[in-house]
Amino acid sequence: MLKYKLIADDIRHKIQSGEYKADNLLPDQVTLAEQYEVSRMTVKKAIDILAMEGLVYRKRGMGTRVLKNALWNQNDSLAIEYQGLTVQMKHKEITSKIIEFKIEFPDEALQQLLMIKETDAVYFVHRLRLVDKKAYVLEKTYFVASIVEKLVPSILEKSIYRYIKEELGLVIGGAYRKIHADIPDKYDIEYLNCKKTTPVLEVEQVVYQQNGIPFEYSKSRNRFDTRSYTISDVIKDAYK
Amino acid sequence: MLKYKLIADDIRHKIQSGEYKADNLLPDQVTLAEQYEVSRMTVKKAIDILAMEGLVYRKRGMGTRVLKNALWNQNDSLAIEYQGLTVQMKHKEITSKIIEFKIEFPDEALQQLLMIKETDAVYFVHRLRLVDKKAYVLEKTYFVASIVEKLVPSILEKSIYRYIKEELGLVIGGAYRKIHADIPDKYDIEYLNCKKTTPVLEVEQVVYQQNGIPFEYSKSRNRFDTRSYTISDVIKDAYK
DNA sequence: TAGTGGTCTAGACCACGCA
DNA sequence: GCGTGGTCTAGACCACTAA
Repeated sequence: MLKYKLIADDIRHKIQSGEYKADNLLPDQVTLAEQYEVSRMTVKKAIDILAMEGLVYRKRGMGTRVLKNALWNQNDSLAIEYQGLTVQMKHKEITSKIIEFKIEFPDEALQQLLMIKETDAVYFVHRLRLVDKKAYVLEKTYFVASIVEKLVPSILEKSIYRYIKEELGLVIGGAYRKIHADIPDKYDIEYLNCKKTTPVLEVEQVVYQQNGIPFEYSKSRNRFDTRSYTISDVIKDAYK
Repeated sequence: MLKYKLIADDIRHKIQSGEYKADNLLPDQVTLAEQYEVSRMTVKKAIDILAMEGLVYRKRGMGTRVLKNALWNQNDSLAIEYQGLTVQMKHKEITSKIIEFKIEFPDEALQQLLMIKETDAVYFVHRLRLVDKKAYVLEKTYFVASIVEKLVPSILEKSIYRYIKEELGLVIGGAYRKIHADIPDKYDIEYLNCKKTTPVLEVEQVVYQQNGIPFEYSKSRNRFDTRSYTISDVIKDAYK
């Protein structure tokens, strides 16, 4: 394992366990370097990670201070979004009803979003996801067929993301998302128990791999009272 | 100026101008180090920045490649949210109508969100923001009075964020946001021209300083058809 | 002035992908 | 085996803060 990660993990642990208390100073970098028997650069790299996570705050001449809000910044809400419902809703029973599943060729808008040609086929999946047997979200997803190979209905009923990561070995690099409110369409009314006046929250996203190539475009729709979208972002002063 | 930032800026320029083309390799780190007459560590730090911005993708043994989507990742949508409407809507005329402005003591929920005591006063501001004289967003904002000092109505009519950053010298560290859809309330109907059935997009946020201390809690409400919220996030493989 | 974190160096070794 | 990027070192100098 990498030294700077081990050190970051160790310090993070000590913050969470209260050994380094909120609003107090961490030992200085020279001391930490001696403690862990590494060079000061390595200690700094470890503390860089903690700063990017929003756990500590540094200032020249002042030392490194544990932030008061170190605790409510731990949620990792950014990362969790990629793991799909199955992981987000641990300990709940997730099931899926497939409304439509087909292979087709992308229209112009989709070609742009997924950076593909009109001859590159895509899978289209329209699913209703249920949490503990109650309707939760409607998902329309387009996968690039040449990347997400051999998608079959039995996978769709379970966790697509588990398949993508574990079977296909795709590494996710990031996503671009757009969130808006909308008025319900006929599917929302039929499957999500919306009335004609019930607002809907829609999350639209393009997910791409670590090498920058997109593989998914999707739209997820929830009734307004069943979901919020949360974001915790830290401006990385060190890197801008 | 810092060397690694200058180098990052220079390479970013060359990507944007097309000197380093999408999907092509950058020169290797040793060569770049010679070109810029710095050590390899410094070059690597510059490339780290570009990788975090989603412009390039690196792999051991393979080199550093300019990403295809280098262009649509430039929007900086994360950062722009802190600058307030006045900066987001450049070249448009932003005005504000103050609906309510008072000083009060926080209830329990607000005390938790802003990490203050019940005896710490807060400013409450309820504004309608207009873009080119058309109603755009309703903002309810609570500022911690001990941090955002001397807030007076003449400031509220213009740009609060300009005041906070330039006059008070506050440095923003990050924000925690929650986005949801909602049904309109009486203010939405009165000021945003909503009907009783028009969905509303609400962005709720706590903004904190670089030292981790929050200074603002706010709720912004838009009619569903006037605003989307966009996010571009990159999983920073180097740092997790 | 002493002590802190930030930057930078010159060089070493390692892990990985490819021929 | 060669060339790539990733990690790590030991030490230097600088910028900032507080006493």
